Amino acid sequence: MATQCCSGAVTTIPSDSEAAGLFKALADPTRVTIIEMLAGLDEGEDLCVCDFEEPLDLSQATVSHHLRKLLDAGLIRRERRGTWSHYTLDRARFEHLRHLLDRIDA
Amino acid sequence: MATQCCSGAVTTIPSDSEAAGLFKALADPTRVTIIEMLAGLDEGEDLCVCDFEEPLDLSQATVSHHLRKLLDAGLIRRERRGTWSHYTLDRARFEHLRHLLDRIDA
DNA sequence: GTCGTGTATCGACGGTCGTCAATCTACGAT
DNA sequence: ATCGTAGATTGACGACCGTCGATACACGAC
Repeated sequence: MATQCCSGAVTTIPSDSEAAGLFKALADPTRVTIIEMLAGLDEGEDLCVCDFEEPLDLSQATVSHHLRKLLDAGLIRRERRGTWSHYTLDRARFEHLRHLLDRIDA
Repeated sequence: MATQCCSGAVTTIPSDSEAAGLFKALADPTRVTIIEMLAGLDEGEDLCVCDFEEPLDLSQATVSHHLRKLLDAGLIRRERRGTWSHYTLDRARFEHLRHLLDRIDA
């Protein structure tokens, strides 16, 4: 059979793990919902952990776990105020994500 | 202590699994690289499975596995021609993803 | 200091993922 | 029909993920 297919000119390509890391942080329905809840807030507003528990129908431990994933990805920010942790969206990070998407798909 | 934090007015919120599904398909460095390789092609060009094996340094089975994930998410398209499967990017799907991102982050 | 409360972390559980060798399938060539 | 090859699928493995209860931490009230 003809050996027409593979060009063979391409060498090993470094895998893009920055974009994949951001996508991974969003690759869960619960976390997308968390982001949507934060995005729906007005300027200056925020939500603490207990605000998520009932709407998401998840335990406090699980909510905290998801918030940490989003925090590690830089998609949300935390401000500790007294006993409470207040979370807000990092819109600049989403802008960055949009630019990554534009770069991936030319 | 004050019970100032949780508003308590919010009820259960349906989780957005469509966006999460798309993000999940992109939540792997190998698959991001595959997308980038396909995005770098000129109009009318395509790549078959064997084109990915060497650059990604992965077995044929693994490459096929990743391509299937992207195919199921609708991010790439497959055209069978003889023995070969030729893959191309589905740019409309990426446009849809961009709109989803715009909706999530308001 | 002690007590109570909001949050973070730990340990465990079942489920899914990425990977490969091996196998199966589909097609062209002979 | 038989053979060779490109690609898809299967089965297995270790690693990671989402979830929870239990525990640890940090801070305010007292």
